[in-house]
Amino acid sequence: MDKLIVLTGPTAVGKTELSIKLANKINGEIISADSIQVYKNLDIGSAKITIEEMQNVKHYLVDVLNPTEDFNIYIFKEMAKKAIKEIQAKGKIPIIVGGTGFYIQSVIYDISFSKEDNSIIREELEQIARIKGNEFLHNELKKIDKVSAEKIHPNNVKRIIRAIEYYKLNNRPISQHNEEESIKEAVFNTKYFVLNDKRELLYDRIDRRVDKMIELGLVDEVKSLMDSGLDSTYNSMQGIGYKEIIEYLDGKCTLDEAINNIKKNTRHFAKRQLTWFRREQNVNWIEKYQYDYDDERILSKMIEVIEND
RNA sequence: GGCGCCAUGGCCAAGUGGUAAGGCAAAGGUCUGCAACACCUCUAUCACCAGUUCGAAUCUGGUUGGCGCCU
Repeated sequence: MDKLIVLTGPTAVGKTELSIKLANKINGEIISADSIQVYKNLDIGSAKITIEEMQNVKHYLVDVLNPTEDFNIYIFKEMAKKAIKEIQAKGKIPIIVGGTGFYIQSVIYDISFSKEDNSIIREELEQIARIKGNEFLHNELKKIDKVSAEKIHPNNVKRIIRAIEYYKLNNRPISQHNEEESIKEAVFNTKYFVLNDKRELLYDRIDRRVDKMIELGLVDEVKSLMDSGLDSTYNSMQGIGYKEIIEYLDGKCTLDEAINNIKKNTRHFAKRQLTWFRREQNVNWIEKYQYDYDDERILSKMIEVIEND
């Protein structure tokens, strides 16, 4: 089986820097698994890698979409698959780097998503939820897909809508689809690394990184995105750092409040990411403190794991 | 020195005699097309001591700490 390397971890842990060193060592190229860095002009708030930092290591899925475009797991998976083939054709090793566990999962287990247009159905269902309430929608789901209804909490409107729209589009319950997909075997020889650090240190890094973003001009970045016609309804503008600054620019809070919200939301995000990685199978956890924060030692460990079969 | 006010979980904060609301933070979790999303779970005996009472965070006295005003 073809080798596929995954380097992930909570936001701000230091994936980017390490990924370049790894790519250089093993002759790899990088596929970003990041739902915000795909967008052009979202640079500061997404902590996007710069051209200089790339050190000539080729990156895929960075700066490829306009901020007006949608992005989701289906699009991600299509693009990532294509990138993997390209990299392999060159005889190089694909390295997926990014913090979106869901996206990574779709590639390593080859979960299939079909092309579909759900926008109209989705809007209708959102209407219904707003007018008739969560409980009503949940009951609707119960009628068509009892398994999903039991699994999804009545307040989780987004997931309920997806389950119903899947049923309407495909004429069968999404729970059935999920079950089929969940038993799929891995298609790559995947080496999955989760880079991590002590929680307080991570939170400190997050706070400092947010302050840095402000210094670098995050407010101006958001301002110019808004000037070009973007607002909070766009996919791209819902990322942490963007949505909070938009609130500030709309006069809904002070800049200090916005900054604190960014920090808080980023900490919450990091925590959720870790929850995800904990339940992922066959993961190599790399706790930075166990390597004295020495990248060379971390890299030799990773290479040892990668070369072992 | 005198007078007055206050003291509830990490923070904010209800409750003023019947056995501790809520929010935030922290922590844990769910996730198969918006995933940097959405959602779920969860944390106290009420500053301390003594008393009144069947029963006190709630009343009384004292102690400690804080705030304000006065001389």
